[in-house]
Amino acid sequence: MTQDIRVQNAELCEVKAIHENIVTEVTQRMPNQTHVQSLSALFKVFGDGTRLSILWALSESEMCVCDICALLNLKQSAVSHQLNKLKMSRIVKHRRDGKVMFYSLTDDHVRKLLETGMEHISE
Amino acid sequence: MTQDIRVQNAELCEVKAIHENIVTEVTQRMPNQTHVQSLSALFKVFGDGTRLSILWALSESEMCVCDICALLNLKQSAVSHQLNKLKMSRIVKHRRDGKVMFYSLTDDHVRKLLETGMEHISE
DNA sequence: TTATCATATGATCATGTGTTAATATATAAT
DNA sequence: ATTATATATTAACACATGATCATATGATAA
Repeated sequence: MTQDIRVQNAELCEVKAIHENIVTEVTQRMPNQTHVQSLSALFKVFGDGTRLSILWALSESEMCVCDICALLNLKQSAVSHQLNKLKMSRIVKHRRDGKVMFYSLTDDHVRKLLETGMEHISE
Repeated sequence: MTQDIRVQNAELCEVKAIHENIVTEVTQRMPNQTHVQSLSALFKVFGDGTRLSILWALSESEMCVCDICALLNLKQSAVSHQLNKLKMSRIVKHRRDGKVMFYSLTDDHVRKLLETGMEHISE
């Protein structure tokens, strides 16, 4: 089966694999495309300075939109748009208290990702 | 000092912080902007399906461009472009063997980031 | 109700990004 | 030298993205 896919690729592609054994082996260990897509989508959310700052802030404390604006010196609209993206990705959750919306991280995975990334940076 | 920055932000911003104590506290715990920028740049590189697939493949084995093309069914040019970005970000390294270029991960941080991310996805 | 405050949303615009085709380079083989 | 092979590079294009402005919503206060 895996063999068939590789052969098929070789036809579609202008290049044919040189090291068939490696390709075959790695093919078997690759996660399925859905997983790769979800994962890259997750990383993409982290891949913007504004969003990353917001996430870092929220990893320290629950905050309202207003406070995030003041903290990061950003326009309310910009913050709101980014928070919406984070909400869509289920990375942050929110609760309302009167007129104020409080945002916080949905789980600790985010914190761990931030830390792991930071380790890479500061080596 | 931190206080001054906050006040300054409040002036530039159309919104004034509601919870001053939170803003002050989080401000002190925020990493500097350079770090945030580097980190978001790193995540951005991971935030593309093609690059992420390549990275995953390389986390399993050193591979040449040709093999990556066959494995992921991508045009040689597309792979080469993405490998260049990964090279620029110092995430992958390469060695030449005759006409063939072999790519591999520069260090194990990448592997760890992939794993940490995957944990988040598959919960 | 009306006014005000905190936040959300929609449209627009400039900029960034990934893919492709065409071409260039670099190495090896004939 | 010529040819073939593996990879890199350049330019072009379609598309996505983030910030901004204007405006809408939703909740409280007067």
